[in-house]
Amino acid sequence: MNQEERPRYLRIADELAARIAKGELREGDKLPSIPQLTRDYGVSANTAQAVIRTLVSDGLAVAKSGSGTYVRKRAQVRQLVRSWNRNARGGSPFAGEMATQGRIGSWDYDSRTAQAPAEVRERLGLDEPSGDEPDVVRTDYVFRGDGEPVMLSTAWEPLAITRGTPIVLPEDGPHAGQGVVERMRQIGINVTHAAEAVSARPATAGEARQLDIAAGAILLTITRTYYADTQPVETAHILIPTDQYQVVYGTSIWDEPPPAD
Amino acid sequence: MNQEERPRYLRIADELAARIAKGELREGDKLPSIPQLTRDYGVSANTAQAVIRTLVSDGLAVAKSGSGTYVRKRAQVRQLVRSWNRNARGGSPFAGEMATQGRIGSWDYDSRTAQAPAEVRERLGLDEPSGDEPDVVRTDYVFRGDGEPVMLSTAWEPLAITRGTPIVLPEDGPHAGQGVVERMRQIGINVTHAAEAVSARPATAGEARQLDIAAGAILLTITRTYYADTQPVETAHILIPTDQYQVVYGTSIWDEPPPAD
DNA sequence: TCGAATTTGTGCGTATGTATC
DNA sequence: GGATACATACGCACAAATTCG
Repeated sequence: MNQEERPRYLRIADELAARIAKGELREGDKLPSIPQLTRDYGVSANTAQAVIRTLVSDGLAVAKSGSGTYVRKRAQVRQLVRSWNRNARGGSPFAGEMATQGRIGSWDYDSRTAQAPAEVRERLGLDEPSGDEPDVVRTDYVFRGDGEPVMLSTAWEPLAITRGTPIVLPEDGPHAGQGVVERMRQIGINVTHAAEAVSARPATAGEARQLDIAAGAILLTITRTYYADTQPVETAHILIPTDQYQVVYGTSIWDEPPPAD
Repeated sequence: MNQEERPRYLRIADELAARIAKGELREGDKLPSIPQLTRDYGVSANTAQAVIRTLVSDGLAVAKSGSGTYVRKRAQVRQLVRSWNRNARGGSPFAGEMATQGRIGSWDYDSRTAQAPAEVRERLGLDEPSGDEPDVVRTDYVFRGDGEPVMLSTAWEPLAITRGTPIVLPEDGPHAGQGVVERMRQIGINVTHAAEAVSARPATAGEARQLDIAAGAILLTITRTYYADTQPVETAHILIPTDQYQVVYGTSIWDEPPPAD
C-alpha cells in the first residue's frame, strides 16, 4: 500500500520541517492548519493532527489553541552562573543571579514532609524508611525571571537534621529564601562542599507546561548535593531549559591542591 | 464534562508514571496493554494509545510492537568529573579520569592550522582575520574508554601564543597529551582560571556516527575556555552523550576537594 | 457586547498493517 | 498459523480558545 516506508504523518512533518530549515517558513510564521493539511495532502483531520503533534514535540513549532500553529521562535540564550562564591551571606542566590542580568527574580514554592524516594534516599544517606514515617522536607520550586519561568527545582532536606529547628521549612521563618548554605549555618551546620551532576533529557509534558516551553524541548538536569564534611545535608533536582539558558561553571586553577598522588 | 481539568489520557499516564516512580512497576516490567487500558479505565483504544505515546515520548517506557510496552531500562550512567584539582602535573586529564573508572583512556586527534570561526574568534579575543592567514591551531579529538568512543572535542589555540614554541601542536612533542594547563606552563603561561558553559542538543548524524549512538540522541555540549588572567589561551567544544555519561562539577565552599565518590 | 468562524485539543468508534510470541 | 499488541489511519463529534466582524 505505502510506496514509502515512512508513515504518512511523518513524511508530511518532514516536508514542513524541511521548509522551516530552508527558511521558506520563518520564525513566527503560521503553519498550515489542520483543515488546510487535510485538503493539501488528502489526509484525515486525525492524521493532520499527528503532523502538528510531531512538529510541536520536536520543538519546531508551537501550537496555539484557537489560533494556529506557528514556527517556533528561538529565545535568546542567557547564562546562569553556578558559582559557590556567589552564595554569600544575605539574600537569595537566585535573586542575585537574576539581578546581574537586570531581571527580577521571584519564585513559587510548596513545602511538605514526605518519605524520600529511593534515589534521594541514597544521595542523602538515609536509612530504610520505617512505615509511612516522613523523613524529609520536600520543596518544589518554580523560579521566575521577570515573571517568566526559568527553572524548576525540587529539594529534599532530611528531617533528622532540621526537625525542631527554625529552618525546617526552607521558605518560612527569618532565614527564608537565603539559600541552603546560609540557612544551615543558622543551626550550626557548616556546609563545606557541593557536587553537581549535570545531564540532559527531553522535558515531560508536565514540565513543559510549567516552564512554558515546547513539550520535548531539552532540559539540563542538575543533581546537586550539599555536604557538611562527609554528611549530605541537602539534595535537589534542578531543571533548566537549554533553549533559554546555558549553565556556566567557573573556577580558579591556582586553588588546586598539591600534585596528585 | 470533565470533572478534572487535566485530560483523561494525561491523568492515566500520570497514574502509571506514579506507579513507576513508586517502584510498583520496575524496569523491564510490562505495562498494561491498550486493550487492557480500555477495560481498566473505560476509555477508547485511541485514548489508551495516547497514554502509551505520552509515556514513551516522556522516556518512561519503550513500546515493542507486537509484544507490549515496558518500563524503560536506564543504561548505567558513568560519571565524568570535571574538576580542576585533577588537572595536576603529569599525565593526561582524560586518561586519569578513565583510570579512576578502571578503564583505559585513549584518543585520536587531528591538528591543523586554520582560521578561527567567528564564534571562536570572539571567545579568544582575536582581531579581525587578515586574508586567509591562519590564526589558530585547531585540533579535533575522539576520546575513548576501553576503545569505545565517549567524548568528542574540538580545541582552538591562538597561534599568536604558541607560534614557534615546542607546544604549538597539542599532541606532539615532549608535552603531548598533558593538558592545556601543563603545556602552557612550559612556555611560561600560567593558566589561572577556566569557564565552562554547559548546554545540550540532539546529535547530528555525523556526531552520532562518531560516537556510535542513535541519531538524535542528546549530547551535553560544553564550551570551555582557559584564561591566563584576562587573556584567553584556549577554547574548546566538548560533546558528551547523556545516555552514557553524566558530568560532575564539584567544588568546596572552603576550597576543599570534592567528596570522594 | 455579542456571536460567528476558525483552529487546536480531546475523545469516541472502526479498520488495517505489521511485529512478536 | 493464530493470538496478541502496537502503529497508523480513516470517520465523526464536541469542547475550549482565539479572532474578527
